[in-house]
Amino acid sequence: MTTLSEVARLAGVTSATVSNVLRQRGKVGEQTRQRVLEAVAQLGYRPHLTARALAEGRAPTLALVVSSIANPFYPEFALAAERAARERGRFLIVCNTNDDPDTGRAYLDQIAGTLSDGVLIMNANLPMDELKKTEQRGAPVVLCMWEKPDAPPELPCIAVDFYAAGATAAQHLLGLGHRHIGALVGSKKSGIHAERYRGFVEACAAAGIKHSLQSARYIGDTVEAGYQATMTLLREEPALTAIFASNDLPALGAMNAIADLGMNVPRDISVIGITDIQWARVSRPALTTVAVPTEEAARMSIDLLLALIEGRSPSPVMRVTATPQLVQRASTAAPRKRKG
Amino acid sequence: MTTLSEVARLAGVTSATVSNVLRQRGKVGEQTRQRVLEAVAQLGYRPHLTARALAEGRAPTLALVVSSIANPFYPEFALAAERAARERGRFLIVCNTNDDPDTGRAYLDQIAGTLSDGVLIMNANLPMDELKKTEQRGAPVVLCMWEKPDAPPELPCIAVDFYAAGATAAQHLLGLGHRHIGALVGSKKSGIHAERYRGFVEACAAAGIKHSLQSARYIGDTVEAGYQATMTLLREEPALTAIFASNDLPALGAMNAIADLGMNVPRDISVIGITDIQWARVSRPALTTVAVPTEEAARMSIDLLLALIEGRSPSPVMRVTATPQLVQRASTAAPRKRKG
DNA sequence: GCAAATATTTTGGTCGATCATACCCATCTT
DNA sequence: AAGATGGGTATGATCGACCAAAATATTTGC
Repeated sequence: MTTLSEVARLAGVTSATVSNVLRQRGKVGEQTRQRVLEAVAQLGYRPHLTARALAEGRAPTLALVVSSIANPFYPEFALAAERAARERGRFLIVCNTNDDPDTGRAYLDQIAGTLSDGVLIMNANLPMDELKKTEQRGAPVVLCMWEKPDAPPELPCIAVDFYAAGATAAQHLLGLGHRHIGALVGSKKSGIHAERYRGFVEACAAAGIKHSLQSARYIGDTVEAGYQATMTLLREEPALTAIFASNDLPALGAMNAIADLGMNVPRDISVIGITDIQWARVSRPALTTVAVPTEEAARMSIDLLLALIEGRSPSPVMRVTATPQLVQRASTAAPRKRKG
Repeated sequence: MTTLSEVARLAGVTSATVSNVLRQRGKVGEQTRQRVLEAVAQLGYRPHLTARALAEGRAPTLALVVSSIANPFYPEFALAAERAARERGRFLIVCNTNDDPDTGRAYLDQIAGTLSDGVLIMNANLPMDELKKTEQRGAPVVLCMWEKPDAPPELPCIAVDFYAAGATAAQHLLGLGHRHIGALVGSKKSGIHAERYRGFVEACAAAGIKHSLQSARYIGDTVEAGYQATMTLLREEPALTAIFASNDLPALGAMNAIADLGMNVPRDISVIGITDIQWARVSRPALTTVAVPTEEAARMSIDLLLALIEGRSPSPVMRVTATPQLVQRASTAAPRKRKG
């Protein structure tokens, strides 16, 4: 490791001057500057980011806490966040909690404010007061992809209008002529999917269709859960012509279940999801879904976090991403005319 | 931010004593210890990881450089690496290069040895001498998932016996009775898929089947490429009864192509991949594949990296993971008896 | 009781950088 | 020619923690 003062010695100046040259701070004579630059090149000097962080009182890193890798959406988001951070000159430390609050807490305790300047929380299953405590210790916290709440948020957050997403999905199905629609609603984290379902239900109601709770299933965010729920749902409600899932993974499971029941998507049953994960494009039939603006959300989160760190933003704020848009693929179609 | 000396002041001792208590170093009287612990609890003190890193001369972080997110395998690996690092008390900085060598170089220059103690390279498309330079600057480098080479490696690496993987895939198809097998071979990064294909070809040869180059296609690592290649391959070689892909993504594309050609997998054509990404389980039919031990590779990589950092391992070493195993799902079956 | 032995705590330097301030020495004023 | 001006460099404190060595307390032995 070559250090500042080694460079300084070679260039015949003090480390302060080298620092000035490198940081473009203060005034440095042109020839001194050249000499320093040469010395830097010759020794292959690289600033020690840890030392710099300590001296500047701020870290070049941001932390992202994600809860799970079961849903491929999280890795997609994580890498989008990495890209956004990088573009802002920051490094991203990924903290995967595996949905365990203790792991999350441990991460927060350890790095927030000591190794990373701020924390981005992505559905990490952490209690709000824990997060507030972190913020109070001086490390800004941003919640991402929070349901757009009615009340002002308690912490800074990037929200997605999932109500609109649910409504859009419903409108699409309704527009195709569906009247009997089953719903697969994610239940794992209390509030996360409620808005999507509410948007769906109210859009149905607006169209004069009363959505029956009979045909809703509260399930986990997995392909398997979607599969199982669809199996029983279609047995109990044979009149259904479409299935709305509040997430793509269960939607994919629904498609598999329908196929295994000897039916065809979308001829017999239409399926629509929400999120637009990569798989949605590849599945057969390709899944119609309402796309969440992942890249944008990641970018906005990072920007908000930086704004908070630099004191350019008040703390509890909410920024809302662009509204989720329908991505029409092959899993939805008009309902088949039933004979009799 | 509460610091060591604030705790010390409250406890009526010096910071060194507090440090001793916390690090269990040196002897500290029992009552002093209690007083210090109380002060720590009262102030909610957390050690400043950046300061500690500087003082100790080592960072609590490791960097993972991945090339791309196009293939969902990378995120899967990244999160496995995160978990392994965490278990060893390290944080993971994810560096996504988007396959751009310059981005990779910039990452290496900036963090290797200054913010992270070592670097894990995952197919980052970086020239070997660049990596060696990084190592010489004092930051150990580990290459992961390298093809198991014949020659001793130039840098420490974790290798997977992809030759065996290719052979296993071939043997599976041969055992089912296939004699005309097409091959989709990843070509993007020179060596990466060659071994898999070699294993496949030689296993065919060992069974007395000469694999024709006619029925091989060198393609990119995407679903789309697999789709396109399969379309033309089946047109030009209608006698094929199975397709071997050196990667799961093209295998998935192949299945889609076969379906679009009005044929059935596995009845008309069997498909097998290599890797066992999450999608393989979910696709319809579920993809038969040869599973690479991702978790193990991640864990071994992290362990090797730590061993190098702590000087417990010589530099150019190679460790080989468990041999990839066949995961039989629904995309392979005996070839249909052809009439005539 | 007192020196020696042992236990506990403090001192002070260090890691590699940043930054405010002090200082030096030309050049420009008047 | 003395003083003002200001560009160019150096000094030294600082960030928060670690650690070896020195200093001080407390025991122990006789």
